[in-house]
Amino acid sequence: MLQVPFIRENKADVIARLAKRNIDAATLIEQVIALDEKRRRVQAQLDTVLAESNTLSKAIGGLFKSGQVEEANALKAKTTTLKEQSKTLGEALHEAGEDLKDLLYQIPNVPHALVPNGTTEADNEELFKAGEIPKLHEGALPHWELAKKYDIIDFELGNKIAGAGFPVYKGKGARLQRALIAYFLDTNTAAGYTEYQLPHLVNEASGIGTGQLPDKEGQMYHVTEDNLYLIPTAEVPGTNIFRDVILNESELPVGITGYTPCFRREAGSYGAHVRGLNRLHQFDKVEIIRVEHPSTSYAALDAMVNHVKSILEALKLPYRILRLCAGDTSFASALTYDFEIFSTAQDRWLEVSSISNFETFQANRLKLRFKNADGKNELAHTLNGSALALPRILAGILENYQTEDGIDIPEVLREYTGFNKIG
RNA sequence: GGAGAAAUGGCAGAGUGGUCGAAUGCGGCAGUCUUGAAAACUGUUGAGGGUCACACCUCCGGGGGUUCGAAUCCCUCUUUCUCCGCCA
Repeated sequence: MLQVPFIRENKADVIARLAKRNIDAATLIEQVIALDEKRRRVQAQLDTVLAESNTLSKAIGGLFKSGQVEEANALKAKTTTLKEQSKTLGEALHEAGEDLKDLLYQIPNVPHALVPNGTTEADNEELFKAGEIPKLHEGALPHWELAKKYDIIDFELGNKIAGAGFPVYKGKGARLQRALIAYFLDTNTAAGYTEYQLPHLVNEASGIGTGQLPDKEGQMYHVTEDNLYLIPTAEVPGTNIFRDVILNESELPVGITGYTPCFRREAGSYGAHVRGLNRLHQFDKVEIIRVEHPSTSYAALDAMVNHVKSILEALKLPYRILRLCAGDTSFASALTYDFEIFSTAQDRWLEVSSISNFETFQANRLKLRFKNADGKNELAHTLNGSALALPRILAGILENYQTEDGIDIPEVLREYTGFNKIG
């Protein structure tokens, strides 16, 4: 959520930057400013009435104490009007505040200057590419065929138990999953992130805090009976650790990592690009989250990118880094880098990580602040990224590491899997 | 699931209708003292709105009510604790 004073002071700039996202926010921004003015006006009126009412109450108290009952009752009569006024004004203030919040919830974050123009993923900017694209043998298979051939992932069984998009990993497939999770967590903690185990369901306030609610609840599974949501990413419980928190400046930066399953309700389309592990309702992911001083958040973003780079290099998967265009950058993000690995057997790039700086957008909703050098409370910056999402990494390993007689396990994972080959 | 108790500032903990944004202690910060530190002493120390700055207003778990006036009384929701039951 953008800050109202920021909108007020940078109106033209905000509109121009939001235009990059292909939205015409002019009306919305004007409404915000008008509503905020109204809110402050009503607040001032209410304050005056309340001040008067407070004064009278004190006077009445004094009169009763000194036994001047008649005078006290005379003053009491005066408070009736004030009470009515304060009630009306109070309601108006509440309403203006709610309306303002509704508007603010509709406005996405303003993109950073580096964000390229564009509307779809085709407009994303490729920044970096590394790794060798392996030459596969004749008859190389996509991962869903490999999964069947070596009996390591059972999609049909998942269909039976839960539904489409809930695969069952078995045997060496399950072990490889566990190995990847452990490897990612170890790598992240070695880089200074503190490991957390987080709830997989969150309440409404948490959903609002990180920007999934309101309006985007369709993407989450909702347990209506208890009004809880299954997390779509560890970002939600992880970042909400810091909801309503005021940190000391010396406590920054904060870095945490956590593994969670992720649940996404969004009905994927059908066809080859969502086959197998490409798009799921439940998948595993290891997330990294940072809380930063505003002056260091972009350096932190770069550090996160370099960290993920090093993991993909250790796994020896060919990858590229994209800077997302405005149209593809998520609602709350100011700047996002995506990592994609190349799947040779599918002959396409697969997104495996998305790293974003939200600046103060989430912090403003979360009320996540730190006490700055002047002793003032200031919104912190939040960032997060996948390090890493499992299914497509698994797909990439299966497809790129396949040989005629099995699937080799990347060197760095062998101490975690306990085997060097599947098949 | 049943019965009871409770929710106050960073923490502990007073406050049961009137000058209470809230005693006191601890902690934090600043200063005095000290070569430095500790101890001791002094001062300071919640958040939000509002203002050029004051003033002023709001907040004692959330929401609603009673009253001229609510941290204090009532209703409701949430959470926590104790006991019992069940249970990985």
